[in-house]
Amino acid sequence: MAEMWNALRPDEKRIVTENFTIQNFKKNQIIYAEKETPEMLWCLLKGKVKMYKSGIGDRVQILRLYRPVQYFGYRAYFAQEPYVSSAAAFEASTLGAIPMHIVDDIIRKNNDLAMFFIHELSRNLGGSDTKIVNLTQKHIRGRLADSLLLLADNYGLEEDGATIKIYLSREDLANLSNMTTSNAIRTLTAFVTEKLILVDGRKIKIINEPQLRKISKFG
Amino acid sequence: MAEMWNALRPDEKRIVTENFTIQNFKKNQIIYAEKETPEMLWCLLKGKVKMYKSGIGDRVQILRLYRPVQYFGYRAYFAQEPYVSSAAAFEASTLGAIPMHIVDDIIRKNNDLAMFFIHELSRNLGGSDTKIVNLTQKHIRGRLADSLLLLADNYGLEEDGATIKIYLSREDLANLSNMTTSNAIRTLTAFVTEKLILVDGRKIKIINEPQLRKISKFG
DNA sequence: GTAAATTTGTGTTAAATAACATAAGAGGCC
DNA sequence: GGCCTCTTATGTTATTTAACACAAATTTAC
Repeated sequence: MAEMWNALRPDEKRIVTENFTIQNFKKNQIIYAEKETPEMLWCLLKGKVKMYKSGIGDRVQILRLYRPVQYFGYRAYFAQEPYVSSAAAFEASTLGAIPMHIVDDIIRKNNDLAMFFIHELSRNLGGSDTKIVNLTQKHIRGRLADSLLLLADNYGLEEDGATIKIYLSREDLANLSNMTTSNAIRTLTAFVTEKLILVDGRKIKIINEPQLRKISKFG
Repeated sequence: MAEMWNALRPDEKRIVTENFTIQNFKKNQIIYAEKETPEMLWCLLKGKVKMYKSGIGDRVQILRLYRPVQYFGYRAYFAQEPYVSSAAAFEASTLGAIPMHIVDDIIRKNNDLAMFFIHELSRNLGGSDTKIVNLTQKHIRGRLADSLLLLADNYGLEEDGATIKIYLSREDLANLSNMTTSNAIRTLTAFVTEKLILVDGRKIKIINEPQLRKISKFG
């Protein structure tokens, strides 16, 4: 993702630096919300961020996870439509913001930057299409296994090489996996009983990854 | 979508024309398949095309629909990965194909073309994110109503201003709506009983669109 | 044009998941 | 430190949807 910065020419780097503002967000603070007009390109410098969408009733689906240094918030601007999802900090986070019109100006003159966004959008779209099938066709166990592996992939593991480096409520885990909180809790307990994971409060340790992958794969 | 052609300069139009090949596809013929390497930009000139993904067991999810003149098949190339979905003709169709490396060459010199793809990808990604929530959170009736409205939107209506301009099997309708064929048939029957639609074989006539929208909206 | 194959339609049963209820535990706040 | 709120845990029931079975209708292939 730092490829974005590398795509810039010296004068463009100057413009970006001059228009870059840093903002701190508290745990659970909203960065932007559905239906708002997209104006900023956000750059996560420190912390963890979720992009999510509210659906029917009080249900929420977490769509994407961000870690430092990743960029987000640009899709709706490019689509010329209001945000269809919201973004919030999982934990206390530091973000940089650049006005999208500045980014737009640079893109129109710098093809490497355009290619950067084409590449990012293409990868995200492939991921979103795959997510559709995973969330609609897999059973609860498969979906939860998916989420645990995704979290490990995205945020990495502690020094023990097993504990997932994120502190997540059961509700967030449920919203990531398209299930109720009760079912996330129950299924997590089942995984503990089957010795696939160890749970200590919100800390989750993967102790049988191959089996977790098998559950993820076959539903 | 013709904006793509308009984004090209005269010399680029010549290059595209010289590298453009026309191909005919029969009903249900596969244009490209999951896991293949993306090499062509496809342009649907005549007919109807579905993009779909195979999931668990024999289940299939239709992800996007194409009509003339729309372009597809480029996402995986830009993401530098094999196709994660397949494309096939709903009915006898005519397509144009341009090697992606030609498109790539032009993009790197023509920012308007780059912006065209950024815009298309951004719109598709927003649609895909919305689809995730619709398919996972709505009930069967809401999902089927969604699909009927989507089909009408995408392919238009016959001269009567009500009959959807596509001839689709119940199985395709089910695969679009994330449900079994039995449930698509049953729910369609329910909609007929409720006088929301009229069905004559594979022809579907929408006779109470407001109510269909209401069902789509609330689940 | 006709037989075979596929699709449609419907009933019945089984499985998966949500909804609800409630208690225990943990964490934040003054 | 203790009270209050939110989160976690677990049991029970209700709802939704899939799975299966089979007959009738339609389409396809030769």
